[in-house]
Amino acid sequence: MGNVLARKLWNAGRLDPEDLQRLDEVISNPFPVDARKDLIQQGDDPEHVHLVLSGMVCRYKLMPDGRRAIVALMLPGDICDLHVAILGRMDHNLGTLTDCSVVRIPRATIEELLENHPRIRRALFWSTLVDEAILREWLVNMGRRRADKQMAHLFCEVHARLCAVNHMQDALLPLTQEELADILGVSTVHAQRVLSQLRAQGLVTVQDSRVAVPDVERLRDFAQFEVDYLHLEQGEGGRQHHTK
Amino acid sequence: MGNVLARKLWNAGRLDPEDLQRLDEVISNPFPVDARKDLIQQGDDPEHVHLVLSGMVCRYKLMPDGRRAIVALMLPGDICDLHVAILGRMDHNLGTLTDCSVVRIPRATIEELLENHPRIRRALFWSTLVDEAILREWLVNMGRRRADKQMAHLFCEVHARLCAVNHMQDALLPLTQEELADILGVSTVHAQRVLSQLRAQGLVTVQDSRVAVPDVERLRDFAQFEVDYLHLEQGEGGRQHHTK
DNA sequence: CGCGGCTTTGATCCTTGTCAACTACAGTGG
DNA sequence: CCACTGTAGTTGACAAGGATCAAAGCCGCG
Repeated sequence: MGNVLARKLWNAGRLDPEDLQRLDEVISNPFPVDARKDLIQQGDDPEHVHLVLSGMVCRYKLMPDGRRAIVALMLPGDICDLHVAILGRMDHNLGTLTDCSVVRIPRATIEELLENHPRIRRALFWSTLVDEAILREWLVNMGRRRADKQMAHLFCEVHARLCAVNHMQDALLPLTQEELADILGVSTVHAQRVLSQLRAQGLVTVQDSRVAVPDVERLRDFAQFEVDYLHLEQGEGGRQHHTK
Repeated sequence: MGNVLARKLWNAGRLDPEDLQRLDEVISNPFPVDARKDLIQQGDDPEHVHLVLSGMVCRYKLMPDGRRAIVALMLPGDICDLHVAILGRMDHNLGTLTDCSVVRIPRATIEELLENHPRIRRALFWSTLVDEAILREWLVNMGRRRADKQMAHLFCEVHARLCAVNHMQDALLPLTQEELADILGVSTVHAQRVLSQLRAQGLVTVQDSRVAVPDVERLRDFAQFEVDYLHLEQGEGGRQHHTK
């Protein structure tokens, strides 16, 4: 249970002590990255994969007209770009949203893990499939929910995912409204309006660009949030247990 | 090169003859399924995985209000639900759009392939990552493109994917307008308007509910379609080669 | 003090949703 | 052969969510 990666992969199924030890070895030399820096860019064919230890990283594409579409958020314990180990070429960019602590894992190490450590391999496969499930939910969220529900849903997801890796103390969303808009696919102005509406309803609170959720259950009701898709078998995904 | 699965996985990298033979063994007892039938439903924890040999299958979620959100299309050669082999529980439904020919592969067989056949394992991982890339593109498509470009983009993608498995003779999209709307996340009425607009511009033609593309390049220009994300290394993804 | 970035608010326009009527066509039973 | 039904496609009118443009407020920082 020593590191975030192990804690995250824990959801995928049992890992043996030797697996955990191997994971500890892999996570060495973390280094800090400032907010709003690119880790890698579209077209790169880099030699390593990134693991987030702390902070928040996003996957984004740039549109021909210059707009930015954020298509995924990576939280502590998330591996950003297993792709490159298999697919080779990046078809999108990776950038930090906040100050982060990141570990670079050489491609060869990933290959070796996949080759020789069945349980870790399975766990990595699992995490890829969960990423896919999240993407599906985002797609539904974006396609058929109005912006207010959509935003609330996003907050619920980030909350649950942070809880699952024991980082609930992290600011829920340390984002500018522009970043929020780039995630939701709406204009900044509209993101602003929707956010202040949620605030007015008491569903979220904001302090220096940080969103906090006073009552998760209420927000979940509003957003019609179902944790299922995160596949957090063991953890409770942030449900407020033992309340009262 | 005997079967669609092999042809599809070919893109992932070399497979040895023994791999191909193993894949041939796996693809046995194909059976037909009528259009608009469910293969599996949300919550199921089924004992096998589905491979499409012909026809078109979709992955969809049902919203609380009864609307349907189609989040993926599976074409010949696509494995529909590798998830269940790893994640166990389905968080969505799988249904046919057209008459299909489908193969059921037992979960245990998948496990065995992943365990003992490194190249096949890698290829399956690859196909999962490509699915994810497609999902990201859909997300961008849905979030920031207007319905006309979005629809054109969808047509381009299906065209390219069909070409990649040598099924260009298939009707591009044998869909009702309701199904089209469920994919794009718009109302049927709007889907109708947009489709007839594309038709009026000569970008697509329609004959008994089948969409055809007279000039792929022109449609791609209109949709700002970039094949990259499909990761079709070897094939040309349907680019009209040798034209004049 | 002034500048630049982010937030907030207002006014207007456009894309898309909703409601509703109408057409076309295939299947069914008389 | 013809009414009767159901389903899918088509079209119009209107409403609403969200985009865009513009301006003003806030705040940290040199």
